[in-house]
Amino acid sequence: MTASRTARERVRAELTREIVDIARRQLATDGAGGLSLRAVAREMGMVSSAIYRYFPSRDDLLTTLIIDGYNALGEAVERADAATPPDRFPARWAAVCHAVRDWALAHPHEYALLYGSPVPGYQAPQDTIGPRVRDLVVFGRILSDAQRAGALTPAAAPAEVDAGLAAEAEASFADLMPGVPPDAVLRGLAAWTSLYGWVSFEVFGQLKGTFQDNGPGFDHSIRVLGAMIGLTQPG
Amino acid sequence: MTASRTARERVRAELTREIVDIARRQLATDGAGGLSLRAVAREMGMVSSAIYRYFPSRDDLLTTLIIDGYNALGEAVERADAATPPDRFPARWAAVCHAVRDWALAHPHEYALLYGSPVPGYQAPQDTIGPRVRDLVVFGRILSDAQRAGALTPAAAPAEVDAGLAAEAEASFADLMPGVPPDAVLRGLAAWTSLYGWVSFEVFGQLKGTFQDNGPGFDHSIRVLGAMIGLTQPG
DNA sequence: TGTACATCAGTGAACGCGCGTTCACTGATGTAC
DNA sequence: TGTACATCAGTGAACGCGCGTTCACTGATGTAC
Repeated sequence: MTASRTARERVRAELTREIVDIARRQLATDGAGGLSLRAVAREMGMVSSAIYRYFPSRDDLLTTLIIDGYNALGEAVERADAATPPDRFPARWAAVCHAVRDWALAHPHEYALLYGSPVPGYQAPQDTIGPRVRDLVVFGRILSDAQRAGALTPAAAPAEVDAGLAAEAEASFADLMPGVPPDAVLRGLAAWTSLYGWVSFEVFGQLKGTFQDNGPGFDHSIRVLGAMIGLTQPG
Repeated sequence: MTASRTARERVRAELTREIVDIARRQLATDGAGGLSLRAVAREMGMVSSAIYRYFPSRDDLLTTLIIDGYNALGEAVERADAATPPDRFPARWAAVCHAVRDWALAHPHEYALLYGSPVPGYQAPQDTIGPRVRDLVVFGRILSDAQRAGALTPAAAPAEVDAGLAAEAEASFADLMPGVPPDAVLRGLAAWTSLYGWVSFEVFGQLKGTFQDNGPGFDHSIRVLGAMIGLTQPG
């Protein structure tokens, strides 16, 4: 019977999700290195070996957490961009930045798992690559769209780009932001690292004691960076 | 006898240093969370409890590693700045950036300890604050010097700064970069986070598969950022 | 210079705890005829 | 609809390992008179 087969499968799916949820909550208290299958099993009310019916090893559970994390962040970024009028390029950039920051502040331990110190002894498998770049794909689309609309014009004189570097930048980002000139690609990359640098500083406590509220400083920072990239409002 | 007293003290100092060295090497294989007093003792050829003659707890050893790390990075940055003619502001900024990146790439696990995910359960004591900002102090001095020399002029029109934010920025950074206007302070902060964002991406593997050699992209990035801050070459 | 005492480094055993993973097993759920 | 068989989830014990920290102790080094 298909119905009963799905019944068992549904329970399985539910328990799998529950395991992942508990593991995610464990990140908060013990960090990625301290993620423990035994502790998860304890909280599930199961014997520790039972977890192995769902995940073949600790690292597989970690991989699931990482993929879920990238997907959650990626979705947040995609939603933020989709909610902004497509021809308002500086606003789209700002929306993406805020989505990243908001998600990171709401999920600091997952953020640490994705963008903090690598977990010792853990090697991320291939499956993480797709989800990993969802946010960057959105950013690339913004630059591409702006370029097509003639709204990507750096205010400052473009720095001359070394020929080899330009070729490499073009090749690496051709699919991510087609049509965007190398100088803009590299400016974009600088802005992108600034975004994650800020968020990491904030989440990891490096900014403590600087501002009472980091929000306005962040806002100003991304406005300046948007101008540096050359994103302008057409019309 | 003073001579013999210092003999015993010298041995003590030597062993203390050896413990720290071994602990630092352990960071590379097991990360900050996996730092183990027992493993250190084993490598020292000591019984595990003997370590407690030198460090009252695991966290104290960790604190020493952190302070040493900040000092090593800070010294590298200070040396790099000191080796550059004081009136060549863009070059000083570039020197600082390269010092940070070079140090981080040479000591990735210490860098992770300082700028990666916080160690779960560990709370950094007050003593870390001084060493923690040595690099930022150098950066602040560059901006201050440039401002005084009239070489801090953003190419792009300065973004208007919200009054409250300007006041907070001025207050927070008055001692770090005296005389620097709020807009420049905030631009500087954006560039600073970009620097650490880039280095973190590189050290933590986020940039893997982008460039064959990250160096030229980094160079270009910091040149663009230097222009964004407004650092110019006087004369 | 010699002796009595205090300081200090290092030992070894113990406490109480944690972990990932394997394996033979029971009993329930689902499938095919 | 009923029965025989296969699949699967969860058990409980075990292997072999790790950790931080405490404590009473021995023996060497340093100090004061």
